[in-house]
Amino acid sequence: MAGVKEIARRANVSIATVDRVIHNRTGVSEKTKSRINKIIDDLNYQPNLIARTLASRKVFDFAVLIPHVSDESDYWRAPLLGIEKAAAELQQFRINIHPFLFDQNEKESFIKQVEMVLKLRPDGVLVAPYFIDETVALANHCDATNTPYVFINSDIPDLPSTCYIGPDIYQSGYLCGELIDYIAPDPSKILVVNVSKEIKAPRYNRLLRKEEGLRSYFKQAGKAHPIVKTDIRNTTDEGIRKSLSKMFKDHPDIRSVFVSNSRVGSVARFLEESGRGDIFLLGFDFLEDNIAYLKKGIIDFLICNRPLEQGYRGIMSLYRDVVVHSPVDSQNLMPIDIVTRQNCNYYQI
Amino acid sequence: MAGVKEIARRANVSIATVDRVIHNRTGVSEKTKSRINKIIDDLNYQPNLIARTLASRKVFDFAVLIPHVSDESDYWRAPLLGIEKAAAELQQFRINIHPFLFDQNEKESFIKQVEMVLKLRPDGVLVAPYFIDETVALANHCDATNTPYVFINSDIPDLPSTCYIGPDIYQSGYLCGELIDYIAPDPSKILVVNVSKEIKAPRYNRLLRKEEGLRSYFKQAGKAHPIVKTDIRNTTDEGIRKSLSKMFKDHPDIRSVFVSNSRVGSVARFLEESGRGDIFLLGFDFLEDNIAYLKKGIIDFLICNRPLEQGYRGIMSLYRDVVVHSPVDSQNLMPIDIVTRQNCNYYQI
DNA sequence: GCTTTTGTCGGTAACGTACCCGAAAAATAT
DNA sequence: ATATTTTTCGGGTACGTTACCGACAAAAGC
Repeated sequence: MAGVKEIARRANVSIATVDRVIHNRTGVSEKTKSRINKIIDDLNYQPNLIARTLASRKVFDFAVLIPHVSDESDYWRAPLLGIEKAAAELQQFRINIHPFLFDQNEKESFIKQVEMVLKLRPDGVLVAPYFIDETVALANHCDATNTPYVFINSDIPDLPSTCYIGPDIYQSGYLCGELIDYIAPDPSKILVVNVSKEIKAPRYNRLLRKEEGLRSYFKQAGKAHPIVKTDIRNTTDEGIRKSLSKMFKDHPDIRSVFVSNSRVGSVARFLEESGRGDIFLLGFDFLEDNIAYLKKGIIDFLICNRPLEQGYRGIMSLYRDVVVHSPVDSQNLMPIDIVTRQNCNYYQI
Repeated sequence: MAGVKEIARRANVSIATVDRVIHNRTGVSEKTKSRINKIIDDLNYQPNLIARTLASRKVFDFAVLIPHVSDESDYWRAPLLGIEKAAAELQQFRINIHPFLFDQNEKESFIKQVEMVLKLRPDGVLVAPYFIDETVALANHCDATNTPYVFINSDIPDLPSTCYIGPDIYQSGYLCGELIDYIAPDPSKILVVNVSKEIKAPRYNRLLRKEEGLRSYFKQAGKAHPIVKTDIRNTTDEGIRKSLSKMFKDHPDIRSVFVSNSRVGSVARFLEESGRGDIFLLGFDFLEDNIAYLKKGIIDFLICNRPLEQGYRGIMSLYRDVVVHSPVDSQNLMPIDIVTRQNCNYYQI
């Protein structure tokens, strides 16, 4: 493995000059620069990352902008663990991870955290884009300062982000359509349940994207399952109970229930309490509450996307882009795992 | 972050002396050694891996002892990819991976490769223990020379290996029992199919361990499914066809077929050709042949264990043990993924 | 008494890269 | 012509660790 020393010897210049063209800094004539570049190409020079990290006094700061972990957003426990795992591995490489946690129901808290992020002037940003307009503003700031940013869990495709880490949301809805069709064939009635304080911006809303995917399956397969839906903005168990009671009163022939996010546990609680345990129920995320109902047989399927792995890969993508300068795939689509009562004991988040 | 320099300053010795006690080499009096060790503890000193790798001229050689990839052992393509992925990442750390590929049906070829491995005098060994006695011999050699070794894909529990990377084989058979019971309830007849040239050594044989797991499910659940079985030692498609024809003639009431390894594709071929596509069929491994029949609906479930990930983790475990000296879990059980027609497009090996 | 061995320790050159500082050379101004 | 600026480059030190070489004493052998 040839290094700068060998390049300098061949080019008949000093190491410092080689170093200058490698980092394309000023102070090298065009002539010698091209001469050195040719030698670099010829030797297929790969800088020694070990030596580089040791010599470089640069410290890298990565900002992480995700919801804080609460009862309602228990999902984010796993990505945070993955982020911490990556942080531990990269600590030796002078990488500091700064988490900025916001309330996924409070736009203001997101805006506030964004301000803190910008004040930090990080070398990379990992962000869960819950609030589209505000995330776009952040992204524009990053683009202006040439700071790479990675989206996790859901995407904003038109932005020139470094990459997206997460599931193909549309496809995961589509998969749920297939599963329902598999278990409860034509023409049983399906209830779609969206539980979220804020349900709008159809283009980028995770929940609505999944619903789209679900519906598109039945359209493409030419199936005539009737689909009814309810958007529940009062996200307490009481609010869910109330809303679902009404739905089942209006539609007693519902055979399957699709919950577009991790709140499927609360829906399961309602179904159990109202003696509807035999209804086919599926939803998202490997959370304690959900697993309990999965084991009881109230929930039939959980769709999961390895959230810990997402957090880990998110940080690693930033690292590869910022530090290693190796190309990263702009899409890092996670597998869509089907977790059932049978295999849930062996699932790894 | 304090380093050797700081330790030396506090102990009032040179860094050379500190280095000697860190690597517990000779040449340090007990008194100063304990003094330095105390300071090391107090400071919670963590050696800088970057600097260590740069300064150390040591090159590490890891031997990988797995079956070569063939039509019959297509499974091993993925672990090899994972191993190569790890090799690429660790190349910067002066780690060389040496694959030694053997024929899983030829004990002699395994013995020959073991000899080559021993000649290399590697710093670590990753081995798929297909031949138990011969693997034990290798392990004894390793123990004698203090060379760590990792088992991949299947385990030999009594040996003091560094760790095992792979599924809980017994549990994956148990899971299959649950799945069969779920789809084809009591008391439908089940056929167990073992396809392998060598079927013995019940204690460590993957196939028989899975069969045990399957049977134990029905025993524990108190189900009365009749189970018949066939061991197919002529592993050609023709041999499989012949054996299964006989089984189905003797037992026309078979409702489910469990194939204990990746040869489920060949079984599917037989079922399709003999017009038995409606029989519930499940087996192992995400291989092209199998996926094709999964999509056709001949195979109902494939059980997979992220073989690429296994190879990757195997090498990484060796690295952590040998180079980083960080503790590694003695068991690294992979998740037991259920792959169906619905989610197979999104599976990542 | 001497030499030789053994036990302790310090000094220091690497490892491959980053980057500061100052010098030489070239270009421009006076 | 000289003085001044600008461009171009090399020397050298640092990063934190490894590991070799040798210094110096005390202990052992003659």
